[in-house]
Amino acid sequence: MELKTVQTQKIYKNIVEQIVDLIHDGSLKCGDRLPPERTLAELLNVSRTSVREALKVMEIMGILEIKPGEGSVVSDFNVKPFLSMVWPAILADKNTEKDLLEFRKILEEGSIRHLALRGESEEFFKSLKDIVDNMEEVIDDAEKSVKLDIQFHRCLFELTGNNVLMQVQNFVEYILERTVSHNRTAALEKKDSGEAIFKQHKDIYEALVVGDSLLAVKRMSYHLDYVQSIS
Amino acid sequence: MELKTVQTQKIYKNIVEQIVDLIHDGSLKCGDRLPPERTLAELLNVSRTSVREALKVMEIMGILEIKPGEGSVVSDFNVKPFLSMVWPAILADKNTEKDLLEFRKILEEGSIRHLALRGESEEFFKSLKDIVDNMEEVIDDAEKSVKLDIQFHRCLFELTGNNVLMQVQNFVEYILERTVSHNRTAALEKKDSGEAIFKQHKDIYEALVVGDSLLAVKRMSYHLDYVQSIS
DNA sequence: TGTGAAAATTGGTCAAAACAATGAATAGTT
DNA sequence: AACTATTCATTGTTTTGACCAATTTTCACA
Repeated sequence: MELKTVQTQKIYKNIVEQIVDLIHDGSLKCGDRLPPERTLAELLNVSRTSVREALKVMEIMGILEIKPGEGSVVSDFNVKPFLSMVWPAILADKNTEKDLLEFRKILEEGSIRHLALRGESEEFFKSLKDIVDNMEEVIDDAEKSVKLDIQFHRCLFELTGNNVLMQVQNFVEYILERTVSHNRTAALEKKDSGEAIFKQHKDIYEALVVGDSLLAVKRMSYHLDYVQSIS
Repeated sequence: MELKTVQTQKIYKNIVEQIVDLIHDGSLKCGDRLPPERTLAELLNVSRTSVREALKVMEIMGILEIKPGEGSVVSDFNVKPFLSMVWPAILADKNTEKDLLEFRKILEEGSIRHLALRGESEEFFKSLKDIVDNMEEVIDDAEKSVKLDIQFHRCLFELTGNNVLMQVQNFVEYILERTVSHNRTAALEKKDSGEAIFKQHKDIYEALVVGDSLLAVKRMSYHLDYVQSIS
């Protein structure tokens, strides 16, 4: 005898599913306003409480923004609301910081490896080249350098065109910003690190442009280790 | 004049923070049961509604399990509850499947690269060797082979000892299971793929044991492409 | 026409009650 | 005594209705 367990779906989950489906098939687009809670409750023939639970969950999921007095608006999927509540919980031990740094390294190395392997044209990497060129100009301005540094890495992920990768990257950077106990700007100001870091980015870019994946990964790995060592 | 906006903290967020803090500092351990909603409401001097909102949010966050008639139990941090609701939303297009597969590839390649670079002893990889040995024995049993295949890759992530990596890996596998439109067992049954896949795992293991990171990554990459091609 | 007060709209919180699922205590049967 | 079915207490789920707070809209008045 083989029977599946009958699971009574909770109401709020049902509501979430319905609304997510509407977003999925395009009936609800980003920026659209949902009907007021009271109306939704009537339409769905459930209590306002259940509707509110569903909306709250979707808010945490990062696909809805709820504003008192205004209403609920569909927003771009964004993991930040979720993370902002969850990160104290997942960062219970100091060990996680080490893991996160290694994880980021894997992401960055993997991204650049896959990018290099694609053998794209020099034109394709123009946005990256612009950033590197700008870096050279502001080489002594720690603050601007840090901004370009961040841009460089973000640009890499964007060039992969992989949305999952970008979401996870955002996720990691978001947490690292709030946990890693160091100041990037301060690190860039001391020694001649500004010069060194500029050269590292330039090297990475050049290996990438010629499609040398091994070299690109090696240089990215070196760069990340260097940044970490001076922070 | 510099003033911060006075933001009236929503009650449920306050509750979540308090409980997360209790988990964080060890007052609440995994497996502990929270007081009933009615008691919590009384202790916090708020309504049950607010308490329920907080608990619901923590359930979605994956740090609490709520069971009717039983109570709320603190659980290990787990992204599945969140994902199970979010994945239809973030998997809006077919493109995401491609992205996920590439993302997994980056994770697997990165893990094995970092593992190989550590230069661990052969003893360290014993659990992996056992799996490979078992694979050889059941080479014609597609179902068992698939199970060992999964074990092999999971074992790799465990050997890294990186919890973040493992969480994300679980995350990816969880979604892929529910989306990628193919049957792994069926794929293993046709042709002589069983033999081929066994050899690929063996090759990966051997490159790993001798600490040849480049070769290990190359073989892993090849293996993942192969599996995908026959699926 | 412009301004400010009042009203309507909408989300946030509270309270009380009935419902449903679970587990423990209890009574009944063998 | 051991097993089974019932009953009851506990606890999460849902509903209803009310009131508060923030925001927007309406509209009367200057």
